[in-house]
Amino acid sequence: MRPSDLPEIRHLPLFRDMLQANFEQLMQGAYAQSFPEGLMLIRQGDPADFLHIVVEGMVELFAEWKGRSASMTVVQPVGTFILAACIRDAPYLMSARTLERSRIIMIPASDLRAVFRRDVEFAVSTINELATCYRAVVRHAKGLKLRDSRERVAAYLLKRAAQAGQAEFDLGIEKRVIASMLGMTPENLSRALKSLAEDGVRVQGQRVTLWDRARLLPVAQPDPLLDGPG
Amino acid sequence: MRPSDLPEIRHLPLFRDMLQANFEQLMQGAYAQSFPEGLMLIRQGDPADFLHIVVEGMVELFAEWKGRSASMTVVQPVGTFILAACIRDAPYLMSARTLERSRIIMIPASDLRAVFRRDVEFAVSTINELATCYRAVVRHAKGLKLRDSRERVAAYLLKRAAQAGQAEFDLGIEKRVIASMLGMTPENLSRALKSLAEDGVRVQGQRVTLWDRARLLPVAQPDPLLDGPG
DNA sequence: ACATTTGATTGATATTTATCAATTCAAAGC
DNA sequence: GCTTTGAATTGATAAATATCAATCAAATGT
Repeated sequence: MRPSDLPEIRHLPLFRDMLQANFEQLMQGAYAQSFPEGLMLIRQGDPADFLHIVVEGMVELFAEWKGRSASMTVVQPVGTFILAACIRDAPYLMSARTLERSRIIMIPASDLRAVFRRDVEFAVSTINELATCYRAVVRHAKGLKLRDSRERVAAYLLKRAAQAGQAEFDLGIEKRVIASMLGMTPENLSRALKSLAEDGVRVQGQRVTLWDRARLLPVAQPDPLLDGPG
Repeated sequence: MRPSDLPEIRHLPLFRDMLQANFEQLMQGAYAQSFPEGLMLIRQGDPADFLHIVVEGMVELFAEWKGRSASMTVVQPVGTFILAACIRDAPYLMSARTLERSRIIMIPASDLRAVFRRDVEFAVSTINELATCYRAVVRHAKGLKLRDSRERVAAYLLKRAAQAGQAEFDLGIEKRVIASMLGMTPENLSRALKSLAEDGVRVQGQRVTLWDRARLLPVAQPDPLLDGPG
């Protein structure tokens, strides 16, 4: 593991408040590895042995059933994934693969479980992290049930623009992955984006410009209870 | 609060392992109340002040947006709801209403947050509870994305039969609520049930009989990663 | 027991979304 | 620079799902 990784990880909400000694112990048992693009990190159904942290690159979490596949989310640096499975000592519910060359830190699940029994602050951080993740999935499920695909696309674009802090931004993710995350086919996303042209959306390849936010807002009707805070 | 409530609550995974003194303190600050059918207990967006426990009756959690409404889940005795919002001290993501006359215990969120800082066992239980809830929603979202409505209905029926321990059981919930939970219209559910007749499903009002499980299985292809353990 | 209300079902239709096939486009490798 | 590959788009069609309206059934209250 690189020395520069430690402060970044330490700065995460999950590890921010724990005792230094315990943090060091967790990091002692952890190891880092680089993976090429398109590599399967985790296969759903496998036993959850490690908490994963993306320090570089990008990881797609997706689910499979009966030959079908659906993206659930994309994890970007610096972010953790599959905490819940580690805690429950249960099989992973989602598979994970790198979307680009990525560096991943892996912390043995048993270490985690041991440490939050000793360190209240870490326990509280874990509670907060899980509650946050839970709420994120609930919002996602709400979006799937309450909005149609065009509305989901509009909301997604507004969210990304807000994150970028600009009306113009790069998607940074393949459209077919975005489509799957939003619960639709690539063809449907393509058409949805085209039809949103009349609502102030301009798309050229990966580049998106929301040149008339006022027009797009009523389509998406963004709501913190669906799209998250901020 | 009735004296008979305490042992039931104490027996929940969330409260099972904590110190007796802390449990008593939580219960001291809690209060119980009975509500008639159809009453709004919680409105989404309101600040989360209380963890709710259903000791009698049935509560529907649902979400609203732009005049549309979608059921997320139904909570039955003895079960808790909206733990995550309490922990995050954030607005409720879901509304809640009674489906029948219900007795609810309410524990101030601030008490919860205070206690798990003092009681490691309660902290660990909270972590486990949240991880379990998180995984349940992930499975739900997976079902919405990977299965079509007919498959979701089939899987739901098989799950209910497994819970009942019998091939014949009562739904116990209005079909329109079930439909909304499964992400479909009542009409669509009605037709799906009808079409499942040829796959070993017999429905008469609230009564369901799966008289040919072997025929239904390939439709639903139940999977613990989608339908939960057990 | 009857009337009233509400939910469930059914049929007809519209809309949304997926699928399949063909083409265009863009990036990566040689 | 050219070729190759995979992604994105587009068009045509099919399938799934929603909507609307009418009827039927069941539960509730009087």
